[in-house]
Amino acid sequence: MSDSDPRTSRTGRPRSTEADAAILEATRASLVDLGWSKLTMGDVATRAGVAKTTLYRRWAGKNELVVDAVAVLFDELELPDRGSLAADVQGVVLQFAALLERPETRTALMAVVAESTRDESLRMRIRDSIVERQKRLVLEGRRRAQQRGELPVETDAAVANRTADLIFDVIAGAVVHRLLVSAEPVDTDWARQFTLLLLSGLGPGAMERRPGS
Amino acid sequence: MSDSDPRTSRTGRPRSTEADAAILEATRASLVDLGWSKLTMGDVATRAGVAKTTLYRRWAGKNELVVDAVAVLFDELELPDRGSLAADVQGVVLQFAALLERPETRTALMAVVAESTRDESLRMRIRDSIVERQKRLVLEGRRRAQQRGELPVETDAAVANRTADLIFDVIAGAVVHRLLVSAEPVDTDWARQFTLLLLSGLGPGAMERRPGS
Amino acid sequence: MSDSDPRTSRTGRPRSTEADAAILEATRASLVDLGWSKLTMGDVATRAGVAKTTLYRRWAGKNELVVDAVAVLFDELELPDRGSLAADVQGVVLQFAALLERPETRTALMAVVAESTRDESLRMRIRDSIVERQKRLVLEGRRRAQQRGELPVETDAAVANRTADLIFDVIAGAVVHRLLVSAEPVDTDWARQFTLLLLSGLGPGAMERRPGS
Amino acid sequence: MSDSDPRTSRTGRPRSTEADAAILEATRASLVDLGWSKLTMGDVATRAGVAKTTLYRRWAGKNELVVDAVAVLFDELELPDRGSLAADVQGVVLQFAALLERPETRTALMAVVAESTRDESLRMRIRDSIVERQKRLVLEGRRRAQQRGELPVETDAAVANRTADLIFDVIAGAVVHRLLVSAEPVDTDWARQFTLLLLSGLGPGAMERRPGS
DNA sequence: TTTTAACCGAGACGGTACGTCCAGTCTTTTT
DNA sequence: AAAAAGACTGGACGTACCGTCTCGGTTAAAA
Repeated sequence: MSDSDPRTSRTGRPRSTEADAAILEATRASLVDLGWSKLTMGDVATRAGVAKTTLYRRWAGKNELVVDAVAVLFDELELPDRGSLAADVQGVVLQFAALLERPETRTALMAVVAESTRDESLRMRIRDSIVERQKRLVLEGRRRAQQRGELPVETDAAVANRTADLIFDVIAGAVVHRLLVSAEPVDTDWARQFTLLLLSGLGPGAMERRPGS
Repeated sequence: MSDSDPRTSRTGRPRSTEADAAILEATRASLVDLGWSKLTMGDVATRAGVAKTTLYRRWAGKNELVVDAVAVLFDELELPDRGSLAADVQGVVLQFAALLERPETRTALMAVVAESTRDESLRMRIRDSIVERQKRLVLEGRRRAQQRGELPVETDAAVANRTADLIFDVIAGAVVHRLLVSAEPVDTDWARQFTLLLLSGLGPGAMERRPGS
Repeated sequence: MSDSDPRTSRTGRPRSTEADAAILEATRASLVDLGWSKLTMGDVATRAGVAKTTLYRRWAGKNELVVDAVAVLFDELELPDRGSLAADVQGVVLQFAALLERPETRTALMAVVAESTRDESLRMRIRDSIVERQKRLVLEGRRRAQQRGELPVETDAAVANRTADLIFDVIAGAVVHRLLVSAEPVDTDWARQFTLLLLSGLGPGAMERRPGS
Repeated sequence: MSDSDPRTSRTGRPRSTEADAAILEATRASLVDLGWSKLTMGDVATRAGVAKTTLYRRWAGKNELVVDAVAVLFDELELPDRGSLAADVQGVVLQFAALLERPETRTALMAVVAESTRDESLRMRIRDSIVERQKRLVLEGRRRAQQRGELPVETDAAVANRTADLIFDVIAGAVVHRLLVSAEPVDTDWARQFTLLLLSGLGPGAMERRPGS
């Protein structure tokens, strides 16, 4: 995760391996206490028991540090097999919502996204560290649904990828928008309703075609 | 829009009405040039030909100012009648995407949303000034679809409202996530594919059931 | 005292005569509470129950206002006849010291003097309002001493004036310096010692020539 | 001179020793150009080629900074041996007057004295940095006069000290008052007249007893 | 009695400086 | 060579007053 690698350096004091973990942990703690805009590099350094210099030696700035600190949290997301596509979708929606309600992700995700609109490398870092990594959930869900016969097997890989991206944006986007922009809760009811919409669509009779889980 | 209302105060020099407009315009210009994080109150004041004090007399801070400056841009969104629900959805998606690609909204929206996670009053301001105001698009689209017979008339107002909120979160969320988080373009193809998903759902055979517009 | 005279203006609402007194009183009160550097025009206006505009209509600024507010206090100084030149000097020294220990004069006098070093008109105002007015004490004291035969009658008016100025500077300067610069108290002992020095001088045997009061 | 002492701190970047000198020099320059009341910390910082933060790290504020900047100028005062007590006194009076006519001392001294009336620590700083340091002139002058036999040797140290303080207040006070309060020049004539008064006193026949130097 | 003109309060205005905070860098000593 | 400590430049922050400028309204002499 850290930027520069202590690659071939053979001499000198080696980098503290504990420091990295302590810094990321301190960053998350600071996010919880202060939120993105009040978080400072100095505060993180103090919490981590580390000099500010050490932070800058490993991360280019606040944005990069926070992305790394938060990215790992998204790896907690899992997709336990609940037996049907609808149940799986509903489950991941609620999991994702729970993650976004934690204070460290709540404020951090939108903030770094905002910064990334003016910083290409940050945008790539977010894409690599967070977005792409979590597409696994969509792929896994589809694989299971296909095994169950709930979805047809897509043969064209390009189409399959495009569809996976679309579904990811729809699910993640809806949850993020509901929680952070509309500022309304994502509860079981909403998750069920959303799942129904996602699977059956809005079209005529669609909502009735597949009676709620 | 401005914060404190000199409403009943009858005495004293009245606030300059021109200043408000000049400040909001300057804020948008500064957003274009500098982006959210580099925008400063001093710069806005200078651009508006106004003292910094005047800004703080009317807005509590950067966040509130930017929400007001940006909110008006969302009112530009329209829903021209394109003859079918699918065409209307696709049209509004592209319009919304175009709005979010303007530099002043691109960076500002996510940033104030990030700040709002720690500021209840800011969250309300965003909801009132932006979110609620644009739900009109969903309501209008549904009304037309019902007139056309594309959608059944929902008799239960509560259900109807809940569904409208859901659809708004799905549409807006998907576009925002695609553009700002995934950092991929929203072009006609994507809009068509998304509309298809929204109307027909993901279920078995759904994507084939209603061949793309 | 006020700056601009409503000179030949015959019509229009006349200036409130009560306001002047209220403002000067408020100025002294503010000096006591806040001291020179913390005193603000706004605070004085509020205390006086008057608009800031009214202050600026009558005085050019803080300096002029404070000089006028403080000058009147110096008029309280008197020279009761104590029977001898030494007693008279000692009396006026103690009186002057008491005046300079009042918080409103303590801070104000030095401050306006400091400002006057860069402001010719202020310097004149101080000289007219304070310095020249109090020379009466020296003149009166000398007149009495001459009547008592303690001092010879000076026939040359120019020399007499020059000497009076000198004595005034020495007495006032010593008290001011002792109190405000050296920051030591002016008590009866010091006054007696100073009087002895002033009357007998430092020269050989001088201090013994006129044994203490 | 600087406020906080990084005394025992052994680690970290040490304070720039050049900065101190540059700041004090810049302070004097700013005093000359702008005077006390127009002098700003920002301007001093700019002139010194230093960040404002650095000023505040070393001095508590404008007052403390100016006292330190001006104090060193008083060390320039000397007491060349002119052969007699009267000549020595007259010499030091003229030297002191010349110092007080320099623009940087003229405005600064009175201003900090004014501020010191509300600030105990500033009062101490002035006393230590300026007043006590210059009493050396009185002590040296008396020593010489005693060697010459112009003054008796005082055996009681307490009395000697008290007298020295008195003389210092009288000389410094008279010059300050003449120059800054009365706003009259201190020229050779005035100095001679003052010296005569100081040495011979005001008493009957005193002024004639010791005809002017 | 009606002008009429200067007054009054309130408070917004463009400015300037404040003293603080943080970003990111640099310079020491210590490990 | 990396680490901890902490001073450094630079710049924005939000506040406080400055002195000025509208306002709506009042007050007394002049017409």
